[in-house]
Amino acid sequence: MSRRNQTAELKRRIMDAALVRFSQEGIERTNIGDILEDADCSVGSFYHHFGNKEGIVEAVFMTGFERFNRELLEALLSRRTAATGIRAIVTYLCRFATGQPQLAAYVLSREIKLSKSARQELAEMDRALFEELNRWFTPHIDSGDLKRLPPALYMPLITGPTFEYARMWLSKRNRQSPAQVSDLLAEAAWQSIRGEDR
Amino acid sequence: MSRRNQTAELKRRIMDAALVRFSQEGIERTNIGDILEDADCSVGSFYHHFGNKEGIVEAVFMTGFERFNRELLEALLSRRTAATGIRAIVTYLCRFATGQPQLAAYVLSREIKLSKSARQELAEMDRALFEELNRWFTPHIDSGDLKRLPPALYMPLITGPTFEYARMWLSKRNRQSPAQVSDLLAEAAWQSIRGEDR
DNA sequence: GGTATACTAGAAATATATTCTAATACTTGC
DNA sequence: GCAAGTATTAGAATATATTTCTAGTATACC
Repeated sequence: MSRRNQTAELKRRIMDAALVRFSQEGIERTNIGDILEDADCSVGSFYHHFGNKEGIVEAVFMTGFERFNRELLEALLSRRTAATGIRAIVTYLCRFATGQPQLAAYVLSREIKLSKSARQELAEMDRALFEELNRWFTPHIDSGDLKRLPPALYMPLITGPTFEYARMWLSKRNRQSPAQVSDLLAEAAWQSIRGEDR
Repeated sequence: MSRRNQTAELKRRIMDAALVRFSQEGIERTNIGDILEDADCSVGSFYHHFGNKEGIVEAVFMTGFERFNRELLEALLSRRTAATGIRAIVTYLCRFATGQPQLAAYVLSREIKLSKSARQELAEMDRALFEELNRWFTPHIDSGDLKRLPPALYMPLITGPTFEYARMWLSKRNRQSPAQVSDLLAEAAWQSIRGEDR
């Protein structure tokens, strides 16, 4: 294997190991030593690639968040009607939370404090996502299929209940998985932002 | 001042200082030394009262969570109709998030891993809250004012969007405070779980 | 083929969390 | 109101975790 590939694989091993530890034991309780052992990696390599503990916390978060945003947009953009679009978002969220519980537990957590540069990157990702979402939403709002609301309200209304339910499920506070109640969540999200009946 | 009061005050000082640090810099970046300095407290006292870092993290969380649950129930239980009850919950959430942003940022954060005993205590608080909520909800479900759903779904549907919006606001990702959009959030929550029109 | 560069390795240094011993001052029982 | 017990405070000493540093190795690039 080429050096380039070996290095890429090591970085991936480290990030995988870190995600497992972070989601299972929490960031605080995870120490670098654990990650090094799981990923079979030396101190030097680790610090060479990630700089410090915050670096790996951040890298894992940003990678997961980016994937999440991308997949969410993919799920939405192919839908043509307001109702199918909203439902598609919720269905994707349920699939994500149920299928990648560890990544979900980590990405859905908001307790991660990011460095300035990561915050900037995140803000830029937010902005880009917001713009794409707006492009999709606008015609449906203009047509009256969706309520007209402050733009910042749409996503919380659509994703909030599912996130909250997923979080409960991830901490074993309820039994049915998000995927199992996905239709109910989708219907409720739709009812909360659909326009008044004409 | 009596010794008992002095001690109680010290514990409160420590918890206040810890909350400020945790919500501003994150748990990971906060070190015991910072808290000791802010609270003007010795190492010995700190460890005497809280055992270790996890202890203070947990104490702050549990105290905040308890208060949150209690106030939420207070807001709900005096309401008689389904619509006013649901709105009262959302309004309270907005007031809480806007008025105690630090506590909210901490209590709403999802990444806190608790010890076994705290998890048990939390489970018991959950159970008690769930029971009280059920008692309030049941007649409104039976009357058809509220949709009939799996019980675990009601609170995520009511609180999810507001939590999500509050998190965004707390991390400065949107401008208007939860209190400023509280009516819109309350209306949306109501629409998402109201029964079909008869 | 030789040189620069990225990467790896782990020992050493630094920072942080926790324990321990001793001193202090309430409180409680008599 | 005094003595013994107990909770609390204090900070030095210790243990643990993170990060830096120096040196060695392999590979890409010229």
